[in-house]
Amino acid sequence: MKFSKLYCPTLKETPKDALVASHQLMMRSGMIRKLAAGIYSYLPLGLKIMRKIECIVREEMNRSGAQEILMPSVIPSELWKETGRWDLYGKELLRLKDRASREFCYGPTHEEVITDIVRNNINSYKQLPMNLYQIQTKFRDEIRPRFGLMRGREFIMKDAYSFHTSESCLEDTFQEMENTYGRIFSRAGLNFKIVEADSGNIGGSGSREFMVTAESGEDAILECDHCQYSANVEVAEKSGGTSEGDRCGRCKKGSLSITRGIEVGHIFKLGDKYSKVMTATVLDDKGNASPIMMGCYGIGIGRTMAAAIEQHHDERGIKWPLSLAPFLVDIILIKAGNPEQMKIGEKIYEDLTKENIDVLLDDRELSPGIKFKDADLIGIPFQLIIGNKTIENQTIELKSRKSGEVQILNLSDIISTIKGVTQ
RNA sequence: CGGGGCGUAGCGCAGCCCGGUAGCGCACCAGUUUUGGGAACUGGUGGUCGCAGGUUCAAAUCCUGUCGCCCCGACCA
Repeated sequence: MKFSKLYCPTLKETPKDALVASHQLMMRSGMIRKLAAGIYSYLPLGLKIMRKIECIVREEMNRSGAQEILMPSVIPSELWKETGRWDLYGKELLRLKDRASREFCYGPTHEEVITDIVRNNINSYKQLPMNLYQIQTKFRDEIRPRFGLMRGREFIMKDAYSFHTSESCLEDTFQEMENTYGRIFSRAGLNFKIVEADSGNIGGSGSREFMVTAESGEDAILECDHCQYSANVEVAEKSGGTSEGDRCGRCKKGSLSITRGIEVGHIFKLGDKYSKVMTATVLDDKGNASPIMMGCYGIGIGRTMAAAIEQHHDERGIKWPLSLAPFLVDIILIKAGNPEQMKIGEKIYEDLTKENIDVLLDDRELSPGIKFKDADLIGIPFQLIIGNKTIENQTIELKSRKSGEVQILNLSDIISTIKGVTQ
């Protein structure tokens, strides 16, 4: 990609309504734009990173044996009335009417729809277990959307639902999902903690949240310095007033500390909560009908992107991990109008592209400062700088965004060096 | 929903108290000179001052209403 062709409206100044780093930097780097409170458009750069996260999620979900599907986002009210959630869910549920005044909602979550699919198309215990997931736009009419993609009303989520004939089978998949989530967030370059959590109004048990540690996180995590206990403060409070410095209620020995975190994933067991009321049953090997056991596993894709920025940025901009970076290398031409520089830049650009390395060529005829600032802001892991010294000495400068380290390389060594550092 | 704040050019803001030709910086367009960390000069484009009503000879400015956005709280896979 050539920068001159990339639609990437960067901002020199921080929009006044953006308070946290991820929101500010997504706006400034031209990744997203706001349409309404909690509702954003994704511009090319933002979408590209979103797709990278989705790709990691897909690979790991598929590897775990789950299968991808896509359900409708608009759901008839009947299904929600069947489980009682049409009345229980409250104002957070965006309700709509079609031309014939039939009631629908824009799905904030899909237990009803998936359970309906499964009850109509699964009869025997032999067809289970099964794990189905989708990556889809959700809408929750949050009381207070805030911090950009961190808590939006419209957002992209991966939601998975598993189906089993026994508790122990559900437990196996639950464990598998915990491992899968660990792989996903590790690949995305995130530091995270797994904590005990509340399953909220979705219902269920065995609830665990994946928390990316960040000062700006909306959740507080309690951790014991002695045993393995760690939990969202919300649950800890329900199980008997706990706060920082208190004795751990689990092991009775350690003391508790508080960290802040961003909830990027949540897994929990639904049991037969939905299958029972919606009569989703299968016949067991003795011919008896029993409700299907279910598990439910969510990942906020956009929130993961925001969390990655919260963990990887400095005063100049984003420092993407290699796995999420929109481009791995930015070739900066100090003077794009100079044909010699352009020629060298284009050659390296072509060579890197042949090696399947995603590279950006900043061919804009702007002063160098702007290009350096944009490269730092957008967070491309490596900058290759072509200037007069390149012409004079046949050397090129390679700068790491993360460490700031600068290497002077011979032109002939560029490709192999880049291949090495971007592995 | 309670409390607080803000809507003036694409972005950041001043002007409002005390009514009288709508401004500044950046961005954008043209030209010239520039090019290793957001260049310089010259010339230019762009705003029914969120919207509606009221007061007034006259409203960005005063009054009423309304919509939107942000923050704190309650809330929340």
